[in-house]
Amino acid sequence: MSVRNAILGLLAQQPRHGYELRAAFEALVGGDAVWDVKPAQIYTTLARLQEAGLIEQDSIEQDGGPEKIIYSLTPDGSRELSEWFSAGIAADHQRDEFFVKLMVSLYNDQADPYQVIRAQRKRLYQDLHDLTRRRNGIDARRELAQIFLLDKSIMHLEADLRWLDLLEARLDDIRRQPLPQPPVRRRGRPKKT
Amino acid sequence: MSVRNAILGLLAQQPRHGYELRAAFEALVGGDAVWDVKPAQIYTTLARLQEAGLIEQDSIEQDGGPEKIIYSLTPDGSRELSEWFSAGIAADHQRDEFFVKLMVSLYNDQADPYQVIRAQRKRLYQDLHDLTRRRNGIDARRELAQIFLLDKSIMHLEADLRWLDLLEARLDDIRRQPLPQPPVRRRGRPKKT
DNA sequence: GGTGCCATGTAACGCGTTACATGATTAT
DNA sequence: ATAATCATGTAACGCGTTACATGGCACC
Repeated sequence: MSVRNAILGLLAQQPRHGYELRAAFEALVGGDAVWDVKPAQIYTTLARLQEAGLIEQDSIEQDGGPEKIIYSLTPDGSRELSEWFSAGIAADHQRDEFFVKLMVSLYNDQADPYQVIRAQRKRLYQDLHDLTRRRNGIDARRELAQIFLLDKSIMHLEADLRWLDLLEARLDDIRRQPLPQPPVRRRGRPKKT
Repeated sequence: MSVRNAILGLLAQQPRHGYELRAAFEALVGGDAVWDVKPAQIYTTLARLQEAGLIEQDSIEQDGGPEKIIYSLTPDGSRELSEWFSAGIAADHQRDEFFVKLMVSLYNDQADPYQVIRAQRKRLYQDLHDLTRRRNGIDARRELAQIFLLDKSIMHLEADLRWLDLLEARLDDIRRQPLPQPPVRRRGRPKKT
């Protein structure tokens, strides 16, 4: 939903056309190195927003070059934007690929969970090192977006590293007794066997 | 890619059919309350994996009930699984919806970034409270997956809360001087205006 | 006979991706 | 010329979602 809502926000500033929205979005998040939005996403999203009645085609400019289809917010779009601003955003725990990998490795003799954890730790340390170096080379006053993102990434990497340590400790604890089979939960009345 | 790779891992344990895979996956990650995989995803993913040659239809069982299409790993699938185990997984920074919201709110007079931060902090505190309560009510030896996930979520929530504090500090710092316009980076040779 | 599992899917959509296509303008 | 930007899209796919559909069997 990020791009969709960001487009609403950018159109609230002023009406714009697709190409301009793309540039504005990338400027907002810190450049195309940080977040390279593909034109396809911009234009398909614009089509969906228009379909939903949140934006409308305002006018078509043509100053020598190709046509520019200018979009602007509708009242419905403005309402949607306000709701977005006032609501908190749910952190997406759960859908974590490393977690899935770890669980799969626990019940798979092809894999060693400790090895899986070590591989992940190694990668996280590399990432942490890269990010820290990058943050130190940035002017905090001019590259706002990038600093914000780097702050966040670094804090999350540190949290992940602490989590890996905790995981190992919990595994050590549990490995002294046999690994429990994951209980298959039934949804309703069990069938008699 | 989580579900896709988990299916490979589960089929490495033993050949299974779609319905069984769904149950096994949910058991692995801690139950359907944690991660409710829709049948549609299982079956479409199986079709794609078969198309890619990573799994194959093994046999069709029928013990009184409906047909069960049993899938098993191919050598290619086994290779893919091994690679998955040995590679680290990139943390997905950047595509963060709250970050986008914050940046949009900075350049939007309809919204107050401090308000946006406060709304987010409130939500994160609620989530943290809920998760902590849930973790305390779980037997760490029997509900492995849930404990792992709760640990991770809690650590990330704490990291997010610290990030929000840092954000406010950085904003205070910068607000003493006018907000810089986000620089629109050109990709190549600029057009002469 | 109803509820709910067991087991299989299809259809359509949202968000995001890569790849492709078109045509004009501008700088070297 | 040619490269690169300006500006618009389409097609097809991956992952994930909701909604719908079909049937048999078990339990009360």
